[in-house]
Amino acid sequence: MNKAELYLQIRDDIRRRIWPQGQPLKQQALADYYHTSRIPVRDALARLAAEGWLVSAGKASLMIPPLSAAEAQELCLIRQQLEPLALRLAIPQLNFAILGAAEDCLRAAAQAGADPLRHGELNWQFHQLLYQPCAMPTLLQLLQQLHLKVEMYLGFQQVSLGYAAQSAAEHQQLLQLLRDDQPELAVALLQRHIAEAAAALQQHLALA
Amino acid sequence: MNKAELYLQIRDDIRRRIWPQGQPLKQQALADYYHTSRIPVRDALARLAAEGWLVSAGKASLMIPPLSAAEAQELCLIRQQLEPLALRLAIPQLNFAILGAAEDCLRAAAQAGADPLRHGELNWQFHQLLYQPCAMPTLLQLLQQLHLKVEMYLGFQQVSLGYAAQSAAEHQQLLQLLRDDQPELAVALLQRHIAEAAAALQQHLALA
DNA sequence: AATTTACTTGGTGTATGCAAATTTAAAGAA
DNA sequence: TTCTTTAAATTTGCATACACCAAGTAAATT
Repeated sequence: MNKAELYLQIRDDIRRRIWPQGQPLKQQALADYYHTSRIPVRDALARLAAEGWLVSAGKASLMIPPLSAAEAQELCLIRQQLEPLALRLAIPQLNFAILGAAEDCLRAAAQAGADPLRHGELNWQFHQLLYQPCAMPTLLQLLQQLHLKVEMYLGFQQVSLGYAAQSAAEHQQLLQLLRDDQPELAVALLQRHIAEAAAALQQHLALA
Repeated sequence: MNKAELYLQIRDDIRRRIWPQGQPLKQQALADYYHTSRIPVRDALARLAAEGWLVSAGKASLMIPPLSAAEAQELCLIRQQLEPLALRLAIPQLNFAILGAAEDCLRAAAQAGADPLRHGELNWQFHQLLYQPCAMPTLLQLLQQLHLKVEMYLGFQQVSLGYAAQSAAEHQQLLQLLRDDQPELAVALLQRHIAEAAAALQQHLALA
């Protein structure tokens, strides 16, 4: 397993809650677990820390941060500012091929079953397909990081299947508005969609 | 020089254009230059790449990216979305102590002379002081990264002293509106301020 | 008995060496 | 000349080894 794969593997394992939350991660323990040495583990941990998946624990070590409703709110607020912008800029470049691919995404998500990681990936893929034509790689990369972290907050519970159904319905609606060439309504719906996701997340974290 | 200092040093040296742009950076060369070994250099380069200060050059090495008007535009657009939000959320928590500290910043910037790095730091410190009370660490960190990168685009030229003067005047105006408790006008001015900075940057990059 | 000090232990940062991979240069063929 | 191919040299990635720092523990002195 090379460095990039190790990074992805550890990130997914954090999302899968394989490593304990709130206590220092030992480089040697990870190195043993993944059958490599400390150096690539160190690299991966440093990158994860830079992206916010890990936070400082004491003076030198890193840990998985405890879930923070405040940070979740921040992430959602940032998404609310940026995603409508991305969509607005992308809409003039959208075509039916893209909309079709997005619809395939939705179908795949509907058939994906209960795997939350897979579901989260498809969710981002759907959004990304619609934003991609804005041709802003930095923005898109930032949005992907935000999505990944928000999904970590959503976590396994998937916020009660009720929200998943509503989310899927709104995705369909969004596609329909785009097919019908109603950009303003589509952007407005997206704004509502993200705000609702934020509210569901807040509610979920308040309970937990 | 430890790892964190080395990271800051290399980042500033990139901003100072000490290392050649558009060709691979050699780890050993940097290690020799900074009197350390390749490992901390590797760490610093990886972090800089993750933050967008370096991009992949070929298959394995990294380089300082050539200036891209498109990326500058992206960064400015993102700032335009996020900074007004930060200010709006911060305004209710603002007090005269903070406004005073911000004013000190402006004075220091006026007396700072021609050092563009120092000037850029003070510029961000001014904005940060006003945004800080929104109590959103993730957002603030993101904004700082955006500022740093935009400043790299501004570069040494400082976009002809004309813009610096206009910028300083708008900063003063902004403080006045905040002192007078006119939040809507202040946010609107900030929006205009960032948009103008973006326009100046575009103009500058179009010439270069 | 309490406090301070020295030592042991556990963990990360850094240096060096080696193997693999990438880049560069050269040589040969079209 | 120009494009391929191949080989040499450079450069990176990884493993091992060492150094340093911090925390915890035991022992000694007050």
